[in-house]
Amino acid sequence: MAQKKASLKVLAAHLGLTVSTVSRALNGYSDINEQTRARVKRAADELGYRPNQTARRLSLGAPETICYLMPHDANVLAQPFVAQLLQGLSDVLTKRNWDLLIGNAESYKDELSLIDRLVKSGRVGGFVVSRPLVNDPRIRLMQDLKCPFVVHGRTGSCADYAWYDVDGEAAVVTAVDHLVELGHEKIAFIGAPNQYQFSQDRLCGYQRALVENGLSEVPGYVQTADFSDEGGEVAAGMLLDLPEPPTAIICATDSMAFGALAALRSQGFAPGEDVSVIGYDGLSFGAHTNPPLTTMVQPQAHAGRRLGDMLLSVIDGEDPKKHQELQKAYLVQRKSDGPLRRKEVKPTVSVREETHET
Amino acid sequence: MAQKKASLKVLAAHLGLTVSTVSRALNGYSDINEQTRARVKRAADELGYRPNQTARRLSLGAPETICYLMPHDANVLAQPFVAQLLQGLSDVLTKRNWDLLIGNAESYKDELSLIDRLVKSGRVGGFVVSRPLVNDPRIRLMQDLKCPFVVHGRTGSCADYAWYDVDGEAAVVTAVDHLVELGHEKIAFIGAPNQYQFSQDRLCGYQRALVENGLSEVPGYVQTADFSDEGGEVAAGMLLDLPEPPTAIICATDSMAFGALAALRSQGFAPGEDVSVIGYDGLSFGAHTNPPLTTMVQPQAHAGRRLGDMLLSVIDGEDPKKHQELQKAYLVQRKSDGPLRRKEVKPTVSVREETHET
DNA sequence: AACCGTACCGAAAACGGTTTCGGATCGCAA
DNA sequence: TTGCGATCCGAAACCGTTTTCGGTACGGTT
Repeated sequence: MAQKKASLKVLAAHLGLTVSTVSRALNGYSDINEQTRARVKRAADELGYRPNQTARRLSLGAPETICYLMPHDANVLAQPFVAQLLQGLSDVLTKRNWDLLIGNAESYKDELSLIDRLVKSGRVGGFVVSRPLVNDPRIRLMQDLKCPFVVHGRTGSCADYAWYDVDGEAAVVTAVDHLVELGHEKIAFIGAPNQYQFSQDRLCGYQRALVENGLSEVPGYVQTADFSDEGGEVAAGMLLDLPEPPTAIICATDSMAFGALAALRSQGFAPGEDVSVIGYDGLSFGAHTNPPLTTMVQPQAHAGRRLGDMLLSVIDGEDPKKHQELQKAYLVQRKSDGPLRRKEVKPTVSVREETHET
Repeated sequence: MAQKKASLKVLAAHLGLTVSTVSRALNGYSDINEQTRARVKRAADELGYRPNQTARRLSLGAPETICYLMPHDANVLAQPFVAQLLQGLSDVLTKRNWDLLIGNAESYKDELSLIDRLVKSGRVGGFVVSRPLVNDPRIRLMQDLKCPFVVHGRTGSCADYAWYDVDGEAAVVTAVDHLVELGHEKIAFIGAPNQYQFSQDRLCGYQRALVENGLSEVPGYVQTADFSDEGGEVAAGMLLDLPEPPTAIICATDSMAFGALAALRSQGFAPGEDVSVIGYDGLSFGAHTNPPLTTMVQPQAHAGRRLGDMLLSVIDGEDPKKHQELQKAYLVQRKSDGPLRRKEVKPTVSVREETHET
């Protein structure tokens, strides 16, 4: 049964027609008799014909492929969203018979040359880039290359490209307001590295919310760490060592919040009772921490699909500015937040030691 | 300076040479004068020439692309390993200038037709498939299509293809042995759906270890659930409702173990003290559960790289049977296991309620 | 002067499609 | 009978590479 690979040529020969006729028949041209079109389609089915995409794309001059640039800095805990995003992207792309490519580099420098190669070699017709820097060289490059792209997140000047983002500033404001309602005034913030735009956004939210609530910024209450659990742990440790430690901590990412919880427990504080912790990301895993993590969740279930749709639209020639979407995050209250404890008892250090993997 | 797209043709014209000469010069043919070769290379650099991969692949007759088939059944908690795998794969592929494609389908049926399309349309030269079923139709299909592939995991009859797997049976034996050393005899097992080969393997390990330790299988001690935290939670609930509940539980995946911990706590048991729980996967997240999860970790840091290397070898014509690799998992002890408590006190139900996201 | 081998490069086919253009065939009206 | 417009299909160019096969020019031998 293993017939030779079915090409237009063998199909044509098999039918006593020309390659061009067969091609037009399959592609729905109107100058083909419906009868012969049916005949062609039947034969194509029987021979299991699939047009060679490589040849097709060469002829069309379009790669029909988009590339997702994998974040190369993120720690493993933050990766679940990557798989979700890819699924969403894949969904909308396969409907159009487009391909989804994975772009992966070890550094921003490598990534730039990767983008350059992919575009100039005609392999890729568009990019999705996640978690941009404040001043992201990748975006400039893609603009220079005149290659369509869509950003998952935003940069400072995001006026003239397509993006999909969650309003991090508003989200953190929500978090601060929530803590203030619970009676907290000594609220600290553990931010992510400030090269990332999202770090800035979330930090801005913190600062604005303080002002709006009539609170003043306490020196040392803003820590910066890389977004891993370890980073969150050391940053929280710094906060607790302050002469006047905070009663509530907002973390720029859930993974950092995981570390903050660990730091609190290891110093004998009961997170959610002695000190409130609020994360940001809405990792479903947060339901299992000790205590379960209250967090700002981003509705990124269909982020991938939206990003895919937007990118395809831009590639189709639509104005990128028309495709900018800002989502709201919302608070999911679990157990790591609670009302301020008025009487401040310095807790005794627990004997129980927290373990930590290396 | 956005020059027209640099093709061999414009390069040739620019240099006063022929397309074929330029091509051979760049590809290191020996019948090209070293002087002109240098001249050509310099011009190529200056014009930013990148060979059109589509055209190249058409001419070569090789797609130079492999496809990773995304698991479509998995729950989100189990996805971190996907991103890792993709990075590893991407690493080895980009070194060869091959592309990594994402294949995603919503059902096994769709997946089969996806594979068929990808192969027959010449888009893909090989596949990586994760977490195979006991009798996996995808594997049969790829064999029929004579398309190279490598399996991340194994099936029952895995003799004649390439695979990379962790010895799940041995791993669970290790876990059981460990529990027995701690004094446990009433050891239960929460398995994953038995359509998956890895479920069978791990279950076999459980059964074998019981025999080896002179323990007999207690009715009801083997539960099956889908591999999500919810699944683990209900399964653990069943175990605790047994007339004689187990003192230790082994879960086929970490995410199920997360649920098991929740079930224990919600019924007032102290996991790790009253009842031991051991997971399987080594999710780094397990360090943050309540209590931190003891688990069998798979060394899958470089699984992606190995799979990529193996697949490329097979595509190069090597015997798939030569590429079968079995890794050992090892126990990482955190806090969810502990010695058997001799006196069995039925604990009082805690007032504290565990929340759970929907 | 004729011959030959080597070094270097050009011509052209091929990969498998898409698309433009022209040509044959037919029915029908003038 | 001629002319004309539809209708349907074939011929051929093209997309940008790779690769085989010749061909020219040149040097050195006889």
